[in-house]
Amino acid sequence: MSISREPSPALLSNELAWRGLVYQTSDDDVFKNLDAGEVTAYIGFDPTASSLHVGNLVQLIMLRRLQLAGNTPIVLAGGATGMIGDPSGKSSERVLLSTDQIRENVTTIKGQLEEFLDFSPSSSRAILVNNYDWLSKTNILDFLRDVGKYMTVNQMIAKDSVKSRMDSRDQGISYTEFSYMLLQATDFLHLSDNYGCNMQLGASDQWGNITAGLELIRKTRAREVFGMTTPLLLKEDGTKFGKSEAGAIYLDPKKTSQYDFYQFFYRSHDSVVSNYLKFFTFLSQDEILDLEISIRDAPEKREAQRELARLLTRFVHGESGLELAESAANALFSQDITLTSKDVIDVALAGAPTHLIPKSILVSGVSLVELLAESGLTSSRSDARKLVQQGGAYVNNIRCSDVDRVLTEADLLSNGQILLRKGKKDYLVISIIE
RNA sequence: GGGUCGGUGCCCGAGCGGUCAAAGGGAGCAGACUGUAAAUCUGCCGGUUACGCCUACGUAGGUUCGAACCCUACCCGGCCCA
Repeated sequence: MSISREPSPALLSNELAWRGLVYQTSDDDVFKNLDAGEVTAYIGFDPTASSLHVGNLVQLIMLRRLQLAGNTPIVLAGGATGMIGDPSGKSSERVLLSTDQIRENVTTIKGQLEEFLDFSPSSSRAILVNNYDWLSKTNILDFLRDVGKYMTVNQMIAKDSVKSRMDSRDQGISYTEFSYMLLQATDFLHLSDNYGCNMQLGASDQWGNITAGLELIRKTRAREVFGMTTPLLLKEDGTKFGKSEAGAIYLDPKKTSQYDFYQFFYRSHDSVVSNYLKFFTFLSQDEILDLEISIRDAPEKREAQRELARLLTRFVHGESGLELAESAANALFSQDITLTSKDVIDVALAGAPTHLIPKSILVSGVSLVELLAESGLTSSRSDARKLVQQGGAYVNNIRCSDVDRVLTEADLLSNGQILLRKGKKDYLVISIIE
């Protein structure tokens, strides 16, 4: 995976600093080791969904940064920890995923993890592991003697993840989730023993779990290891990053189309774009500075947002994915689609969200309300009806506020599709199948 | 196991026999403004064959002309006790 530009040879520690990627570290030696390329760092990803999402991207790219500076990255798929549930950052107990589900998720997630790091032979070749491989073999008596004995409940309940749940008026925490940090500590120990792993990274909500591992290794091995966290990425409104109104933004194009992925970043608020550029891209400090100036002086051009969306879409979906996303966006947001020639529309809309309907339905005529609801653009007919009444429905970019409007073949664009739109920016292409 | 408090719409949270599809807030959706922004203002915000009907206040029953509100059992959660 090539990313826009390779980083300058400047010190990694400096770079992490100006990007604002360092939230806390266990020791200042962390930086010395990173700069020397002597670190083998790991980050864990639990298979809570069938795809990684943009929130995981910061961490993956973080590992990539370390790797480019000569350090060795380890990505860990949490086949075992995913069965337990990390209470960190969660205000309530979670429903356990089925083991089948987890197994499936691990498979796809492992595939994704492999895409973003360099696994080709070299001194800093990336390593991919699954903690199910060792945690599933640990028996409970050994675990309690070898791990449990070194952790006091006193310090465990002092961790934020546990404390917040104990202080909660109506939420407790199960013993299962309470134990999570011990499993993560065991992972760290295992990786330290078997792969020479000497650092664990994560978002700041992982600090408690990371320090549990540091503690365990310090007590059981005469070895120094480190921990470091990145700031938890927040959205403009202070809520957790990575969820759009519709749900999480996944890396799997089957779950989140290239178009939606691109749009997610393109719509970033002015106040956070700069941070996103620092966190997600490999642009230099100067390049980002230029974009910051652009945001300030010509925000309506959205140059920073465009650059962010382009770089990330290309990073995750490749050049072809970017083309799909961008040509669709250009076509949809540049009016006059009715005048555009057939061939141009065809290409442009290839990456736009699409809904298929049989031709017969159009011959007899479909009510707009019905089509809006069935295509999923609105959640129900009532919703569609309200949308039309409020003037938020558009057919081929022309507002339609007639609740009784019926669509027929006469509404087809020159390329044989119909363009529906909800509000200002929610497009859907209706395609006909014979 | 005992005691106690509680389970309300996407979330928080009022309601405690009729006037409750259920206050208020948040989220969300749409309109105006705009930059595919923010803020602000306005409307909407269970479904539907649409001024009617259906489904909803943990689950199942019961009392009542009538229940989210009363009773019974059960399920789930918090706290305390064992």
